[in-house]
Amino acid sequence: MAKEKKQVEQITDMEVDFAKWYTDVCTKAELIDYTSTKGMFILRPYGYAIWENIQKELDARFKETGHVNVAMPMLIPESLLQKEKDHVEGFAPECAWVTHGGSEKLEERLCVRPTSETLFCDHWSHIVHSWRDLPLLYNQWCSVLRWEKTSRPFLRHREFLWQEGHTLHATAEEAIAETEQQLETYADLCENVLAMPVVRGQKTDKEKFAGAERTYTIECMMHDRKALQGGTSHYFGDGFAKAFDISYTDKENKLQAPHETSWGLSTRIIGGLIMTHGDNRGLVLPPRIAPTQAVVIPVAMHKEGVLAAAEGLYERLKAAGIRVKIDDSEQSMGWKAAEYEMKGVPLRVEIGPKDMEKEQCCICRRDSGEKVFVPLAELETEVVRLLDEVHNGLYERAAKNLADHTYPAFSLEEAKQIQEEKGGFIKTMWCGELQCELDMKEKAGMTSRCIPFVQEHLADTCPICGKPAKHMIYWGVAY
RNA sequence: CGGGGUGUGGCGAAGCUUGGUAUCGCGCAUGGUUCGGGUCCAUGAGGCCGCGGGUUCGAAUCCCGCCACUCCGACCA
Repeated sequence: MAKEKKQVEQITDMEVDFAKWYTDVCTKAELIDYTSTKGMFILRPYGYAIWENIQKELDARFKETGHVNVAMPMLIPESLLQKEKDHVEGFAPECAWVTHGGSEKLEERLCVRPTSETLFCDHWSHIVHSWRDLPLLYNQWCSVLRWEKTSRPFLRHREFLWQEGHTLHATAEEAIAETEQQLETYADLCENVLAMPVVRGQKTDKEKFAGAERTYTIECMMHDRKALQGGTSHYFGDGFAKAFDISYTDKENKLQAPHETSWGLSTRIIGGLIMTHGDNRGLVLPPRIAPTQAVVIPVAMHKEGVLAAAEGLYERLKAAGIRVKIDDSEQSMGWKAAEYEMKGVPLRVEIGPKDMEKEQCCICRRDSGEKVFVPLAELETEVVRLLDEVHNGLYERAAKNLADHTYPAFSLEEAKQIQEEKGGFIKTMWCGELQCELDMKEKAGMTSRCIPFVQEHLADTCPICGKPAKHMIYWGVAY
């Protein structure tokens, strides 16, 4: 099967080398390119189009819930960054600094934003006076810079695109509700748009965001059973407000400190998408985010009428609101088939002379490889139906991977053994002590992923120290 | 940041041990051919051999330094 071999030799099999497979997909599906600066990546048009679709979905959801977009500066004066102690300690090691303007040294150096809490707080300290000013529900789409030591396409860039929401509320209850609502928005995006099942939960104190009182997370499981944090949402209490002198006068004319949240989701989720759905033929894109949902390919294009028939299908699908492309290039049928498989296009719509006689076309699904013949009269309805089926199929497959590789464990040794032999999420009870997290990291190589919202009672005691258990917790090896 | 690997036209590689300015496949361009799963043939274009320094009459090749990518750790939402 020389031809069969040739189709897959461009991409390393994931069973052979998952990391190589991943970078092969990123570069060969034309999502990303490397640059001459370490850790800085180019999102090529096809990769950026995925981000644009994620933006579109998320932005609509944010606006539905009353959020507005703003644009903050890229540079943060050092003095501003240092106002909140925990925050600066968390981020200082990975800040990049602007020290010169032109040839002149700056009076105070400026940090290229690693995140913008301090900028929002400084701004709010100027504009917030009354309870009538609250809540403030802000979001910005931007890039941030963190001087990471190691980098990988999508998963860890030094500069990456994201959105960061920042909100300010009169009460703790309201702020916490906001934090939970936004986490649910991320979960909705993952499950209903990206076809990625998630585990919703809370981070331990060790793993929470620098300066946060609470951090919520959605945790995803990749095809290699490693964990990826898909999005996070933080409740800050009034710590930042106090550090930055944000206060408002309440209805009783008393001065109060407002409560703050922030939440973010980045292009990292695209890495998650790739590692959740991809296969040995390349990228597999969930239909609701795919830049191209269907590609029309004329077969035996030189034959009379074929091209016109294909163009007809293209126009009909376009009119039906499908993101559709037609490939009338001179490449052979086999080349085109392999190409669009590698690029993860959910449906391939083929039409040739034999189909034309029978008034049908052939539709091939990327997720399963299954081919169906569809009467031309039913084109639009079938494409819409198949796109939904592909979404559901991808979700179910990923959900099965998550369910099949989440294991309870009742001792550190057992947890370690399961992780080494099978990978995935290990769930255990936990006493709540940092020391047990450190032990798990040292002895089993795992970090806590989250304390899931949906709890189970597996035992009465922490399997690491034997003290009474407070929660069930998920462990894993994370990206 | 520590340890390993890699760096040669766009991509993948050979050449390096035993120095003499470069080879192959894919891709690309043109023409023809083929077209229901990566057609075939011909002709052609394209390379400061990662960067900098050293040794030498002469360096892709030997020596030193640096950079990038990559894997494993540490670190990191």
